[in-house]
Amino acid sequence: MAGMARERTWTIAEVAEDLGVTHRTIRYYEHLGLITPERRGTSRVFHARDRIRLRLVLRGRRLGFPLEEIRRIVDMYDQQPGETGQLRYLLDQIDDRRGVLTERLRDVQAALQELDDLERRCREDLARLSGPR
Amino acid sequence: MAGMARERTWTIAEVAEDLGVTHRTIRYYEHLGLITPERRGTSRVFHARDRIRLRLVLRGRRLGFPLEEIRRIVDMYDQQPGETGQLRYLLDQIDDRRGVLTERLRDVQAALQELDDLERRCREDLARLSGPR
DNA sequence: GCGTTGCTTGACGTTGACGTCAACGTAAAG
DNA sequence: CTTTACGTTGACGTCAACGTCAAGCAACGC
Repeated sequence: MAGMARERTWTIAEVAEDLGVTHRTIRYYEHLGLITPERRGTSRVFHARDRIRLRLVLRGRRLGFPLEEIRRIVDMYDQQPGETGQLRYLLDQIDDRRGVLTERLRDVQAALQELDDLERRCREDLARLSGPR
Repeated sequence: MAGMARERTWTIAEVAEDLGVTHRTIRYYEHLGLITPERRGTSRVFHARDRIRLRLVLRGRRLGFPLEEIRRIVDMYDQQPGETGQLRYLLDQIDDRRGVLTERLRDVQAALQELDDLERRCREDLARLSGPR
């Protein structure tokens, strides 16, 4: 049991392909400190951890958050336990984020609701047009 | 009953104040065709309709959609019934939008779930630190 | 050895979404 | 009539988030 099974790693091209982004995007994210892939010689070596962080980043991006803000958020996720003050601060941050996300949730729900209304009206119009032959 | 009650209107400054944006933003949105306020002489006159559209735009913006895409969406909302082909096309568009929004909904829910998990772990750590005096 | 393939680092270009002047019109207030 | 407040149109600036070269190293097949 001594010596763990060699963990699988990925090249930048594989990660880019997998997540549907370009290598330029990945390099830019590393530049901003969103990910910190291992270096083996001059090349980047991606671990599962990097892929997880990237997925978090891309989700944040889909929701329209700026990358700098996303960095602060993903950083929250892999902090060490720390001391009491740190933890209280983190709990405050969590509350802030939850506030914003809850607002976004309402935005999406409202938008979906309006789509439903529009579709209903749309179908009524269609029925009126094709119904009475 | 002949002669409707004069509908209330707004200046650009009032609208900007109300919606929490600058007049520059509003002018830019008009430039992109997101709104088409009435002109009285040289000045813009905003009606309730314009404010409603602006609110739709800002919601789309909060969700991170590009303004050009938002324009196509808000345009869906105030089309005249039209003929069958038009309506079918509109129904297609609605389905597309619903697909994207449903994905966003899942994104937000996943993010909120992870915040909850993080908070729980955080509170456990706090208890371990302050619990056994 | 030599070309191909894949990775690397700059460095400059681009696009979207505005910010920020400058220069001017206009209508009410003093 | 002049000031003040609010409006207007350009035009240029800026910042984020990449795109797009250019030029070079490094390993592998032949």
